[in-house]
Amino acid sequence: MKLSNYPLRTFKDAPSDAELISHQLMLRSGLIKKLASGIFTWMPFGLKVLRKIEQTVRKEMDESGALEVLMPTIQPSELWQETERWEDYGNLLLQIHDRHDRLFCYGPTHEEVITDILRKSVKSYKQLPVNFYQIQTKFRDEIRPRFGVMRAREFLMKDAYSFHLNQDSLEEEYEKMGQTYETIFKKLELNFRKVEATSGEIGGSVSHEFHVIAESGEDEIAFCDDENFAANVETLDSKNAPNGGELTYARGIEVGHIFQLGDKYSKSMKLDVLDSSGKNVNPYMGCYGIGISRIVAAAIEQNHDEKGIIWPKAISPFEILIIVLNDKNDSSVMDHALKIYQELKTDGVEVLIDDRDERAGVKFADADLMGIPTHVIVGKRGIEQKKIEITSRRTSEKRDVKMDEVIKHLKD
RNA sequence: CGGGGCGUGGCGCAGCCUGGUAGCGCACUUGACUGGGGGUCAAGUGGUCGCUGGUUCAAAUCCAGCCGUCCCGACCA
Repeated sequence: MKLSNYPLRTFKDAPSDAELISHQLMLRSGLIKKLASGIFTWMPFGLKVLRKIEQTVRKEMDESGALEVLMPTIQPSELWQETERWEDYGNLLLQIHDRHDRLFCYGPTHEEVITDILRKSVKSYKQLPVNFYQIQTKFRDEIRPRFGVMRAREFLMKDAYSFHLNQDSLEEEYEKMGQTYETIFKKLELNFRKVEATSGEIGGSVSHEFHVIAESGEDEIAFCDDENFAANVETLDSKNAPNGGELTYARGIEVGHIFQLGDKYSKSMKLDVLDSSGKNVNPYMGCYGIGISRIVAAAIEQNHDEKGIIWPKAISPFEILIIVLNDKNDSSVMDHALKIYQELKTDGVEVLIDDRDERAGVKFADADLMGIPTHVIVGKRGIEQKKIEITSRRTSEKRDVKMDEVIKHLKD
């Protein structure tokens, strides 16, 4: 992509209503635009990041054997009456009336819908276990939205729901999902911890959260790496780890949560299947969430400096940024830059070229703000010496390489 | 929902107390010079001062109500 074709620009000043550094940087670099409190548009570069996270999650979920579906965002209130969650959720539900005055809500989660699907289509134990997931926009009318996409009302979430004949099968899938989450957050290059947690409104008994470690996190977690123990402090009633080990405390951003729900939903919604002895049983259920859009903010909280964002390679909107400098009076500079750009594109590299008519300072400042991992600097000065500079956004490490060896170096 | 801010060109702010021509920085447009870390000079574009009502000869400014938005607390990926 050519920056000269991109009409948006960056900002030196963040809007005064942005408090968190990730929120400020997302607005300054034009990743998102606020429409209303807790409701954001994902602009082109922000959307690229979102899609990368989504793809990573999708790939690992598919790998785990889960099946992707897409459920409706709008849900009839009657389903929620069955589980008595219409009252429990209360004002968190964004309520909608259709033209016939039938009451709906914009889905904040989908236990009821998926359970309804199962009771209409699954009758035999032979159809279990099964795990359905979706990546979808949710709406929760939060009491207080804050910190940009970190706690938005409208947000993108991966939610998965598994159904099992018995507790053993549920526990097996729960473990598998835990492993899948570990893989996902490692691939996203996040510093995270899996912790014991409470279950909240969703219900059920066992649950674990996945927290990205960050000063700005809304939760406090405690862990003891020696004992391989970690928990949300909400769940702790002791100052020590189970075997007496010393706890380390940190703040965390909850980006994933897995639950064993048991038969709460299958019972209240009368989902039953025949087991091998011909007896009706209520399946056991698990649910597994990942806050896709929240991860964008969490990743920035963990990867930035005073100049801007420093994207992990796995989620950067582009792999390489070519910065063209001082090309006004020497068309060979742009020619060389475009040649590199084309070759990279042909090789399937996601490359952005700053071919705008801007001064060096502006381009460097924007490059640092946008945080693409690798910068390739093509300028008059280098071209005259048949050299091109490659720098790392994260380490600032610079190396001059011969002009005709650039592609080779970039592929290493 | 309780407590506290804030609403003035796209962004950051001043002006309000003490009513009388709407201002600054950034950004944007044009030109010249410049050209490897947000450059200089010159000339410009852009604002029903959140909304409604009230007071007044006159309201961004005073009063009332409403709306929006942010922060602190109770809830959540």
